[in-house]
Amino acid sequence: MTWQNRHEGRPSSSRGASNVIEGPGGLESTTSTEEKEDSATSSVKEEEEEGLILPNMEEIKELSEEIEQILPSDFDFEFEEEIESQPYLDASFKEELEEKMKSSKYMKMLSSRKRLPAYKQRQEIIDLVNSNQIIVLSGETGCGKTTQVPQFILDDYIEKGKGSLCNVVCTQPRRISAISVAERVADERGEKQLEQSSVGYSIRLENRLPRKNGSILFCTTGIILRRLESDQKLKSVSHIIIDEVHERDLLCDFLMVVVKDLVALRPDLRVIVMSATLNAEKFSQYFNNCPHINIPGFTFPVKQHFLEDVIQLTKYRPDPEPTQRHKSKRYPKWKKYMMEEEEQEEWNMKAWARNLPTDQYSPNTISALTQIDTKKINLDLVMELLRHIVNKMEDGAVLVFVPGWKEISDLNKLLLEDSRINSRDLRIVPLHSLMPTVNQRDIFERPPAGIRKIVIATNIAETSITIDDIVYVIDCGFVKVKDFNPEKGLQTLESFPVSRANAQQRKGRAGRVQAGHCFHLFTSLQYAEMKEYIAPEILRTRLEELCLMIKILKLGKIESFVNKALDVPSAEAVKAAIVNLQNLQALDDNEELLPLGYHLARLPLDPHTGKMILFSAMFGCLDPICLIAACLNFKSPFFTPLGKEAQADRCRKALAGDSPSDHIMLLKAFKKWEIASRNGNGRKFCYDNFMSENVCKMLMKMKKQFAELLYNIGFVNSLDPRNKVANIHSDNENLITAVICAGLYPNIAKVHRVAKPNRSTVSVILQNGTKGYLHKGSVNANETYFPSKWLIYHKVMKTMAVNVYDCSVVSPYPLLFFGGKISFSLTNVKGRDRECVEIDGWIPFWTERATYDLVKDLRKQLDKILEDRIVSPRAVDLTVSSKEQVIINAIVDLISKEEVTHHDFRDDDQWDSNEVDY
DNA sequence: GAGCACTGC
Repeated sequence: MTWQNRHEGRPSSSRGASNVIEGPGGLESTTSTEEKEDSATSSVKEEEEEGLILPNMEEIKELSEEIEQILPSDFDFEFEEEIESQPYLDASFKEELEEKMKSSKYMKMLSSRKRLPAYKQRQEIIDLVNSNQIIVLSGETGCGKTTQVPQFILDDYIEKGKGSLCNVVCTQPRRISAISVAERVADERGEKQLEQSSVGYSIRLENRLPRKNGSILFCTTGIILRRLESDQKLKSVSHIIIDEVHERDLLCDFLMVVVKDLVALRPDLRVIVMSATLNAEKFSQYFNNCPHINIPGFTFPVKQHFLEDVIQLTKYRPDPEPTQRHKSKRYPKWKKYMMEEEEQEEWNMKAWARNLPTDQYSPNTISALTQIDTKKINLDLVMELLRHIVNKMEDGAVLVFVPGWKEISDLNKLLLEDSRINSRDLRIVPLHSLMPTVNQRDIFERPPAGIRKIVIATNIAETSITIDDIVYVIDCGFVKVKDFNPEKGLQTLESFPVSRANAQQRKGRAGRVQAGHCFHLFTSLQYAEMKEYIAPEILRTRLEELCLMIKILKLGKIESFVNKALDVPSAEAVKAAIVNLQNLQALDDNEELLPLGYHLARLPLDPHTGKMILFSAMFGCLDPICLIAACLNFKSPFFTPLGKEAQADRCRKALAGDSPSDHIMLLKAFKKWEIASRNGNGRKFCYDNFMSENVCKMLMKMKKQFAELLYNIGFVNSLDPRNKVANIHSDNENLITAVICAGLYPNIAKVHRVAKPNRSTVSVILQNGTKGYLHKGSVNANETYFPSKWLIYHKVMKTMAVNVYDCSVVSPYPLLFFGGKISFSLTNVKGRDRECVEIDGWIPFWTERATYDLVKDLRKQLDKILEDRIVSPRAVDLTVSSKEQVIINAIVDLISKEEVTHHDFRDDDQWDSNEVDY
């Protein structure tokens, strides 16, 4: 894929205000690992495009086969095998290494490696590893710890003539880093060829494995945890390096508990825990005060400027009446602490400002500091600073860290409209995981002379995306943090002040290739007093999947395992997860795995979407449900270019047609993409419809993986997600929605108030009574008609308000057959008793007693059949009639033929009573 | 009352 054909047929408007946002969908470049796919999917075959909902097997078989070739077909790396000394290999590895020393290329590489700080402590590190089972090794980015330490260990073994005994596994938190580090190390070792290489990587759905003995494997943390299922002692591993532990992600914290216990069972296993310098002692203490070695950093010097310096530099004066257009709210968190504590803090700040040395800070600066509100993000000040950098400071790209979409959008507007900056001289790059720019190459390109690149980014630029030519970093001082409230069962996403770790990491982004500057928009006083770290993920997230992992790896009681973690989650959070799993029939009262739980624990999905795909196999709609599951768990293929939000929404609405469902909309869009791909227009289709082709391809691979896993469990007869028997109902929208309901229940929202044309969005009530809204990105967000007021959803999150992110309208039968407990009652409505079936006591349907009895009887039989099939999985041929199948077919029939009357819900009164008849 | 970031045989 070259630069030119990324622009096929589309003129690039690199003149004028060169904001990179262009065209309907923006452009997307492919990463190196994806490149081969582009040629694979561009086969051309004449085929009529139908407005069908779901994939026609014949039509896309070809594409499927092509994708299949790309997939890793097998895992021939046998973790189960214990390492055995192989003298022949020992000798050959040693010879190979000695041979390399004669190569000028290798020696040149070696001499640059020797300049890394890590290399200077090579012997010390080797000795420490050899004489201790666990060590902590800390060092900043650029010191070479990740690339060098695994090689030190392996080469030391090889030199000592025991190379075959050394298999180093180094875990990485991100897929990208596993690949890029492996490639870098292979390069350093002069092993470009992939066969029998001493270096490899393994990430989900993609691996290049190294040779079996004498190797270094870089893998994601999730991969090693999965491998533990079949090899509890990691028998084939001699050294495990857990990298980036300071990031404290969930899987990494989990792995540390496992490894801490494992060392007792594997006295020969060596563990190296690698972290940033800050707080490294905490890890050493955790591993019983194990030795700790620190490697000093190696990046270019970055001058740190705090708020007082920025004000002095820019002569910024806080506007007593900030302009309305970008006046941002004080973040909700601060509202809670608006009392004495905060007043005290502000007073401290004023006292501190008045005591600043007057030879460095002018009276105006000091006065500004006493007026400025440091509890909210200040884009006025960011603009003042940008003007200063753009107009007065030397060339070099600028990276601005802001918390989220809104600030990226606001700052982008301010920059384009500013009278004191010539926007023609700027290349503004908004960077957010949901914007198309994350896949564009432009972000890494150096702009032409005289053009200043300004990247406005979220935390994505803190670790995931590294832009080398950044010289100036502006750290706005806030970051979005996900949290979880176990009492309300609600996930939240709010802005918080950054931690010192964030600040340091952001600063480091300015010194990658040359000396730089970092401007923090908080005072040095705040810096000195700020929290070292944001709370680790394990304290801020739902724990269902963690619990299932504990059980499948047979790590004992959930609570006692969790109590061994570096930071222990609250008892409420653990309890909430266990109760949820018990309600799902995944765990029994003793917290042991039930048959369903056993299947769910083996699927790389959250328990609800896992249940969904199990049901899809039993109800003959495997392919579409696997796609929806992949999308809900991984990411949506849709992105939104900055400034084209409404256009992207309309586009998805058009793709949905008359289906009141985000999930069905996805199927329709995907189907169209597959047809376009076959005609060689996949890329254009994605571009026109605000989709990411890379994500589509990834979803396709995941879908295939799910089918393979279901095949392994025994639920389907074929490895192909599209096999006919498992897709007999795959064009049945009603049934697909019912299976979604079976998986995602009890995530039901009730439509409370429909949208007013062109004004509001739909408001909903959740089961616990919480009021929320449909997220603007949902195809139902602006709906004025609903055929049923019940919506099934996967994700709800509280930001400024409670938002439901995806949903499908669900009719009564799926709720009755796949929902919670059903009961019959007489309800008094306006003085009249009415017969009513209720699901879990909150979803009522008016009906006669006889209907209730019939449904109840069918439901009982269905539950028995499903339970039996979960206990003894087998591929079901829905075309073959059996007594069981008659029941299932009857229910499928009822669901398929159900038509719900369209109710006009514009009459608000209707919502307050339960007058909706079915 | 519109979207921090990751991840899994």
